[in-house]
Amino acid sequence: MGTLIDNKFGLYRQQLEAFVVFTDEEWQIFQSYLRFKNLRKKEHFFPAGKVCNDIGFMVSGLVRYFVVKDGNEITNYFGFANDMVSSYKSFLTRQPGIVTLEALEETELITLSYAAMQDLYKHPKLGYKMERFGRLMGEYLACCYEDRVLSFVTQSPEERYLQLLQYGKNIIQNIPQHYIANFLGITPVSLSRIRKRIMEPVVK
Amino acid sequence: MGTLIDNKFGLYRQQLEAFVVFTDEEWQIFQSYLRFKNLRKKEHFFPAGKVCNDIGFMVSGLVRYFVVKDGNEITNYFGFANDMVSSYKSFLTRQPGIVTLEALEETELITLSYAAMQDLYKHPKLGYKMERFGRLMGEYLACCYEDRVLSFVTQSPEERYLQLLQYGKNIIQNIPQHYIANFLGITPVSLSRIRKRIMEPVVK
DNA sequence: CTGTTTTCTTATCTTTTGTTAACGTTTTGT
DNA sequence: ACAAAACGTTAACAAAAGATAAGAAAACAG
Repeated sequence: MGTLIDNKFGLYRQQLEAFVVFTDEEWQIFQSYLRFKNLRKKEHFFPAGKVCNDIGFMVSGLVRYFVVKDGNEITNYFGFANDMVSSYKSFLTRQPGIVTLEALEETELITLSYAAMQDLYKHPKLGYKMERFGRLMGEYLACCYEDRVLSFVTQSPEERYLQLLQYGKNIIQNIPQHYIANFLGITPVSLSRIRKRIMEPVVK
Repeated sequence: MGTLIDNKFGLYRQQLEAFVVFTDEEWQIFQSYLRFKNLRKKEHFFPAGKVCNDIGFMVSGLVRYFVVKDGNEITNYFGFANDMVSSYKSFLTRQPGIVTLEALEETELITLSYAAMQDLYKHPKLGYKMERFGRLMGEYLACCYEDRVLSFVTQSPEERYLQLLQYGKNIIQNIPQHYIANFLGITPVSLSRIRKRIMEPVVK
């Protein structure tokens, strides 16, 4: 029984080792800080206005990030299986966040708290490796954002949509169009027009 | 004489300790990897198409980031004194970058090479702290980018410009408007119109 | 100092996007 | 199964932005 409990995160070890590979001993320590969390559809992983205390590693499901402006929800990002999800800036700065994370489907994730991270950074055996883990995570995110900023500066909404189709054709199948419109920085009506424009490419 | 040479980066120690504070011994090791670099106006710190091998810590001056699209330079970011500047994704991934960094004024920076970073990460005495240094740098950048992406998704060009005025009124004084227009994701002509709109706020 | 380049603005026209509302369809909750 | 809510498209109009060109002012180089 003890073995089973000790291994309850074992199935996801490889996923969590995306940035850093642990020895068995290190893994035992690391996984003792992990927790499971399940989100029902429409359930919020993390609400705006509070300090984000956990990062999540998505095992399955689909998450959207949104901010509220003038009473409207504006979707600015998505999380898929294997992604790290959190209101990262709030998590790091310990300031209330403005982003809400909401499950669009039944979602399963493994969570790691801020306090746990700090413990791990200071851990005599694991600290060095955890710092690296955190570094690679931050670097990875910065790279993703760098691309995303460039897409806004160098591409038209239509180009951004076409690129999204190329990259994530299957991925975005399950996501409502108006969320994707927000993600592209345009209105749902505008996206609908772009789609029409693309579908009938020629004809005089 | 030896003392002078050993201390040539001493004046900037505090700036470089923005993320992590070093002991004197650690600082001696760290600074041995640093180099000075001076850029004349219009000189490129790092050209697109090559792998970025250095990050720079700006002591003074002004740098713009740009990418070339359809033969036009599109400015997507700026670096100011005390900023870390680099084609970060290229630096990290060791792939050719698409961003060029160009000095807009006489610029002085302290550089740290990729090879040096890797050495430092592995350094028996400094590795732990350097990993933290790299982590905090990546995290900081990710936070900056998070804000920037949100500004594109939630704000109109006019709102973005107004916010830029609030934050960096003095900072952007020296930057040509058409670079700022690019930065905001619009054309120079459009920015000129926005400025006009803002200047004459009322009058029927 | 002088001629050239760069920068910013303005005007005109075209294209795109935002806004609002309507409509049919699909999904959802009960 | 049924009513309600959510979703995607379309239309009509207004607002904003892109493209291009022209001109004035400022910065720059020799």
